Amino acid sequence: MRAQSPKGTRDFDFTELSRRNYVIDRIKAAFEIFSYRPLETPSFENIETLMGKYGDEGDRLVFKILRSGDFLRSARDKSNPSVDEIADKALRYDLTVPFSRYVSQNNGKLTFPFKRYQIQPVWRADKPQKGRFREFLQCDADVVGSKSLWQEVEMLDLYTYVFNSLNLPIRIKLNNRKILAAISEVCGIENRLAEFTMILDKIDKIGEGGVLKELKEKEFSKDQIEKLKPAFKLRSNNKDIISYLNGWLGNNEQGISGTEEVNFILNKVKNNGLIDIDICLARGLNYYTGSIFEVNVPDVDIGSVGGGGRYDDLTSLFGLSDVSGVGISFGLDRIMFCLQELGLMPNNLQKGIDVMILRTNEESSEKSFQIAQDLREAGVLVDFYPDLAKMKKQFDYAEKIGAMHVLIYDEANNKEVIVKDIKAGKQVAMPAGNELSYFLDLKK
RNA sequence: GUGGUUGUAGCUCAGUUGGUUAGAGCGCCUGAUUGUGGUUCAGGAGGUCGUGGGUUCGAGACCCAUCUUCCACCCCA
Repeated sequence: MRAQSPKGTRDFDFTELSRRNYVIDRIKAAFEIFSYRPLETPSFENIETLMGKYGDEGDRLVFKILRSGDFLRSARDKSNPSVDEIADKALRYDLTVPFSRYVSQNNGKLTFPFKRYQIQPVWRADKPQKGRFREFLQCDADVVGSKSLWQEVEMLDLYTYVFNSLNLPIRIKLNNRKILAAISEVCGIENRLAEFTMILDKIDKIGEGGVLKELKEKEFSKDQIEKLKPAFKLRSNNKDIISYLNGWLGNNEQGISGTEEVNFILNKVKNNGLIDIDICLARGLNYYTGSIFEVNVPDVDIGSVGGGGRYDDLTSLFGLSDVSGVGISFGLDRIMFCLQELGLMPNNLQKGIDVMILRTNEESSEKSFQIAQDLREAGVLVDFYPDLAKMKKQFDYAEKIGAMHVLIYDEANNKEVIVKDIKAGKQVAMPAGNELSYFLDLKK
């Protein structure tokens, strides 16, 4: 049998993990500073909890888990059973939907507004490619139970805080689903909102011409497309966009509301120089109802490193209505990719050990091991070479595992302890027993 | 899901139009030399050429299938 990890999954070795933890620690620290509390949910949910929440494409990408037992026996058509006949559970696709399931389920116990952060893997049955995996880590912060726009402001500040602490230069796109709804109303295509916004969202990739072409292909009428055209022009600075929207959408209720929200948020965030209003931003998840965000690293071509928005009605799908929420997500793998691409990943993240105890001869073994025990007792990071191997081999090993020092004790050599600094190549000798205070001094 | 791409020692790769025992560098192991490694020298191990079929007198090289890698589309973190 061939050793092979599943497609789109990865193993993380010591080096890789130290980098991941560096980033995770910073994200986590920011979440805590902004007063979010951790939550973990199961890696799989009942299939009906997830299906229908992410759009048709999303449903296809949900990893379904086979029912246990002889599930085919009760299938109507055994050669072509339906999904719900063979699968009743599914792997987590994101963290937002399980969270809203949790909120609905624990409604009585929670104090609102309820803030939580969650750092866990999610799974998508996608084809892997650059910056895309089938298992990857998401880091989410959400707050539910308040309609206050200050929450949006806080979320954007949180983005700024995290990426600032990682020294990663970003731009944040800001839009509002109400504006998109208003545009569709003004253009008379409100019944095709999702379809239209999805196409509009591609403008950065395929350009204005590409969007126009696709709109035609999808049989939007000439008149409708003509009315939509101002949307393409709104790629300028935030102030101009807002004033244009005010004129264009006129007295459309949603338009006014959406524009006001965007304006409010922009005026309150700590660093609005990072934020671009982008009325083409749509985001695929169809549960967003108000503000939507997306974070990109302009210098790296890898898609977005984060996204989020307000969802007014997600919990009502689980029987709890009138609980509005805002959430943002950080894509750890893509953030890592950007940091590495831009040379922003610190290269001294791996912690080695303080000392490796080398072996000289059988007579000295007991005392050598005792030295290891005593040092560990005092909190020194110690490794003890298990075999009486050649010095060369032991030294090589010590260097590879990142030991700062080696310690050699030889009963035959006046019961002396020799401590050698591996990098400097210098060594000091001392009477056995003095090594403890020597290392404690070093650690100060 | 659609289209393309990749797969040769632990790692990075060579292997001309199909033709004898498949190579290199690095790494690894052994020995020598450095008081106790990092240098140098000598030697050595290690490959079902992704897998399974097929074409051929003969295939790592050609064909088919399958898996894997990476990429584009779709969609997304």
